[in-house]
Amino acid sequence: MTLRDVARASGCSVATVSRVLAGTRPVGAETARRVREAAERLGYRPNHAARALRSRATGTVGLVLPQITNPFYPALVRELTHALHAEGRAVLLADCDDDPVAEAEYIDDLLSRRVDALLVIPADERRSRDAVAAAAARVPLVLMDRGCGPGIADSVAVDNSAGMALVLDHLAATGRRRVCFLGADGTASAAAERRAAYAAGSGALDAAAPGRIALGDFSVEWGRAAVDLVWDARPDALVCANDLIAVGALQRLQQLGADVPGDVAVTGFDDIPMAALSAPGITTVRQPVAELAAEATQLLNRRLASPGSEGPQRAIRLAPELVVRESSAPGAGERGLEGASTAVAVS
Amino acid sequence: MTLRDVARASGCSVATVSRVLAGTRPVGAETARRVREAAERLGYRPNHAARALRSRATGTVGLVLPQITNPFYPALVRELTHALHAEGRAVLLADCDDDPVAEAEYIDDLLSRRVDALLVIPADERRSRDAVAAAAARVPLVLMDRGCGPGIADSVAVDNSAGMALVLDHLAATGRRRVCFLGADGTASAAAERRAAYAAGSGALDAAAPGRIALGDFSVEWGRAAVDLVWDARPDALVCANDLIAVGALQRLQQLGADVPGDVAVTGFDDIPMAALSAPGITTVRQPVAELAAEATQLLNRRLASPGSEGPQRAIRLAPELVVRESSAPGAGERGLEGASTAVAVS
DNA sequence: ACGGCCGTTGATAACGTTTGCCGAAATTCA
DNA sequence: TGAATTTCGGCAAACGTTATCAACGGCCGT
Repeated sequence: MTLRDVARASGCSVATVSRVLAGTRPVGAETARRVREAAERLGYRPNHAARALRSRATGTVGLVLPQITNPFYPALVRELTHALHAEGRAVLLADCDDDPVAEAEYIDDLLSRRVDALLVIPADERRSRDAVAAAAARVPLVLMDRGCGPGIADSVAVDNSAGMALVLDHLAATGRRRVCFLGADGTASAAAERRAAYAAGSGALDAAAPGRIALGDFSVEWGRAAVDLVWDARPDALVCANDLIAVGALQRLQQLGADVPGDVAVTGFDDIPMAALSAPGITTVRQPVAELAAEATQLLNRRLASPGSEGPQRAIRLAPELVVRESSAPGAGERGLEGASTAVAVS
Repeated sequence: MTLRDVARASGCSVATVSRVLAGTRPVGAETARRVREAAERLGYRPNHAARALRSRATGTVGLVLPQITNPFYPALVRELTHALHAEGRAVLLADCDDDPVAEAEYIDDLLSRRVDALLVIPADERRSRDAVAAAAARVPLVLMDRGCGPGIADSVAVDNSAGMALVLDHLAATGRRRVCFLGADGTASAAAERRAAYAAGSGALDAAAPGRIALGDFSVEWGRAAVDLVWDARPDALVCANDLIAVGALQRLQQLGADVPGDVAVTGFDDIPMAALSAPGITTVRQPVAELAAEATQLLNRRLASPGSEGPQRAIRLAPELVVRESSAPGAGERGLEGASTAVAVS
């Protein structure tokens, strides 16, 4: 089951067998045939551990994520693993449970397992920085989805500003005028960028819109709570910073008896599976998951190709796509001008 | 950065350094201290590749699943990775996209990467069997969630019969009498067992209930379609074989204008995140995910401890828990005895 | 006081590959 | 035809560990 056995069986040396199997150097046609035949017959399987030891490359990539149970990530993980497997690499998975300390430990463990490269979705913009920077100095590393401070490593993410602009344009085009933003605070890039893009773009609808915001976190619970905070402003559209917030908002609105989209439109971000399955379906911004994965692996390959970490860092932003569903369908006929929609007391 | 360096720095031999760092054999207190100090000072990180080559164990477990985007699996993956990492193992992830052929390839790749063991959720009851059986002959292997024919390997899964019994008892206790089953066909264990358990248990509510079933697959789309197939029977409860079917059924019922739970109760299975977030929340059977993961790793450890594959195969079934939500709340007052609930035409 | 035993350490041979180097044969060119 | 060049294959040295074996103390028992 080792190279020696194949060599013996095919009547040549281990070196030759290695060469024909790895295709690293040309070898005689007849010899190659004999070797391949013998390898096949003996069911030879190369030993990755030995190969890794000798050639100092494991063919393995570490994937570190904050929370696999965050409904946006499974699709991303799927695309990443497929893209990497297609190149013959295997994926070591680490879920750090939103804890930067655990994240640092996992990164350390992956490095000592000699991964060729790392894909990291940092758990925290600030507190992940040191560990990520240290890791980036040792192996090629690509940040995904969230940032981690400037100049740390290559990164791939959706263009949050463009996505938010798509939402605001859509709402403007369908006659919404009193817009509120249900977002997330903190320095995480997705939160900050979407927040900023709303602030920048919503003024076009209504000069007061940039001020009508409520900030919490990226959760359903916050979505529910946030509705109550902005309901006094009698909005005709709630722009949510992600789909979970939108789901929560929708639930609270239904509790309040508000008609969606008749009285108020709701939009999300990410296009998690639940956005399509909620009733009504949630208008949202779809991240180009497959393309994000492809860009990330391509970035890794570029770094892996050139031994030293040559070339400037790249920050790739991919344009998202607006997915219009029922939650933002234009209201039938006149849209409420000034609180014409049914006022409902907060319970 | 290698054992040699640490040996030189601490003034002893590589053998001694290896021993103190691996703790494999007792070593003098003073020497141990010096070695540890030197290792710390030099920032020594053991080379897993070399270790794997020499000791023929990689400290790595392969996790093969059919579809990471299936909303039930992220939570399971999370618990499994945490349990394994806690034991110092790393997890190689493979998503085979519900394709038994790809599954076989991934298993092969993981084996040639010398994983110490495999955790497999088989993609197909029949077509996964050969690859899984072959793998089980080479390394310890635990099947999870779904079966793969008898006598293949150790397995861990929820007790589907017990779960279905919980649902039926609950519906009986809350006065439901005309029950229908929206299930999945095929030989997959979850589908078959839940089907069988419904058939066995529903007779207690109504002699005709075991006959009122509609079989499709485990999808939201099927849930929507299935409602129309059973609606003529004027059910007061729809028992769904998993939560996705329940979500679909709920959507269709709302389209039809049926009141849930007033006219008809809906129950699911698995307790995926969406079950809690749907409106109304779906009564469902929660799988003990953390315990499933713990049992699986324990099974692996048992096999890894004894070199040969000693001991009989174990098939562990864990009892699930009923989670009652709004979708099955008892109706206010009298429950319809004989189609007294509002009849709604199928659109 | 001497032989044997235990506890501790060092040399050294693997583990299965890849790869640099070298020789032999085959081929080309003058 | 002789020399230069290529092609092909083998030898052997790594890669960084762990495991085996022997050696060297010191300690105890008689």
